[in-house]
Amino acid sequence: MAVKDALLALLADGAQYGYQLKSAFDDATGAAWPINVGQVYTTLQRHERDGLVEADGEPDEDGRRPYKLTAAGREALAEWIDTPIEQPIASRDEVSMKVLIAVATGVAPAMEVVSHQRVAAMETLQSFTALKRDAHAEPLAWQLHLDRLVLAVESEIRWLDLVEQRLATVDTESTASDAKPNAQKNSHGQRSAR
Amino acid sequence: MAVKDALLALLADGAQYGYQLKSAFDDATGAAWPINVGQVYTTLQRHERDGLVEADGEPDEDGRRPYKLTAAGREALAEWIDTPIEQPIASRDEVSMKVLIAVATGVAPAMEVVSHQRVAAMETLQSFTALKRDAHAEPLAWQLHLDRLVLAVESEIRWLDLVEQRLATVDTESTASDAKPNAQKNSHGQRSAR
DNA sequence: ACGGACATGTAATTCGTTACATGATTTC
DNA sequence: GAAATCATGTAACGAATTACATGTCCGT
Repeated sequence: MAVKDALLALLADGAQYGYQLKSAFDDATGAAWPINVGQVYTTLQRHERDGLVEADGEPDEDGRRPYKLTAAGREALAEWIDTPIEQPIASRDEVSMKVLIAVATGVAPAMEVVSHQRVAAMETLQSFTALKRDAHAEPLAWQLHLDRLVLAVESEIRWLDLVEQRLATVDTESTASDAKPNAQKNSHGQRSAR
Repeated sequence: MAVKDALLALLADGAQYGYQLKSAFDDATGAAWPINVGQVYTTLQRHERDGLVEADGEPDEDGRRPYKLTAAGREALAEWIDTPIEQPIASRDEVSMKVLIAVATGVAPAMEVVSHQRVAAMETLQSFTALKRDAHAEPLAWQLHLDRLVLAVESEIRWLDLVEQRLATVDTESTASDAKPNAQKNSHGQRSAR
């Protein structure tokens, strides 16, 4: 739900046919997100199907098939540009999901899952930082992308720290009253079979 | 690529049939990620196809169809648990993509896109913070989920700030030497037709 | 008698992604 | 003449999502 719109923008910006759109995309994003050319063509077809884009008939003498935006396409592009992207409250994050599942079930000690993930995230952070250090000659887009990655991983680490704290407090609280922190909540299933 | 594994974990933890897995998932995650029951069944089918899960024959007298993990399923689960989730360097972020496309093309003033997005992110942050404030009675999973969302939005805002800075410096630098900061790079297409 | 929770599924769509197949032109 | 780049596409898959269809059981 994004490459789609990027292609509209690149079309509006002067690119015309599939292969060209692919390299325009690489240039614009500093090749941050490798994209398969095939995807460009399928996306273009879908856009054509949806009336956002049109190619007049057959490929030209050079074997190229130039597309252009339709009015609807320009409208869709304008809407993408104007409408900020919102973080949905139900936003799916794999790390959160894994941690929450670990906390809720008995399949593994939640604390271990968290600390494993934390170690991995720290390593990732270091590798990204190293890349940033040597990226002064790289295109701006690539540098910005690296900045985004660093900030994202940092926020993941912060969250993992926070989870560790919360888990620690929950544990110490419950050892004073309840003895089974990680056991099944018994809130699902086991409802009077028959 | 996550609900999939979560279901394996819930199966290992005692849940057995589709509907039960659905509510176990809701409980475990504090209903942070609403999931359609249909998805549980289709996922279960795929798992069965892949030999990770098996149901003996037909539904029981109560119309239920209890599944259990196979050896391969337990292995897949163990691998999911042990292997930390890595942030791929090519990780696709819609906000980054939109901003980078705006910077690279002439479809819209990049600064405006950034500040629009920033306003939206600030609003989202406020709404999430408000939810957190009133969430003391909510399940731990839900609170942790909110924490994750807040940290994620904060890191988005930090990145947008950074982009604004970078864009400002690039602009002032280029006004001293080059006059066209936002124009097409001419690195794609226009390669000697014929 | 009705609604809601319990329980199972199918069909269809979307977007992203990969692997494959084909051929012309350019460059070394 | 071989390899890289340019250029087009198809087939198929994965995962998430939505909408729909069906039926039981329980409580009020």
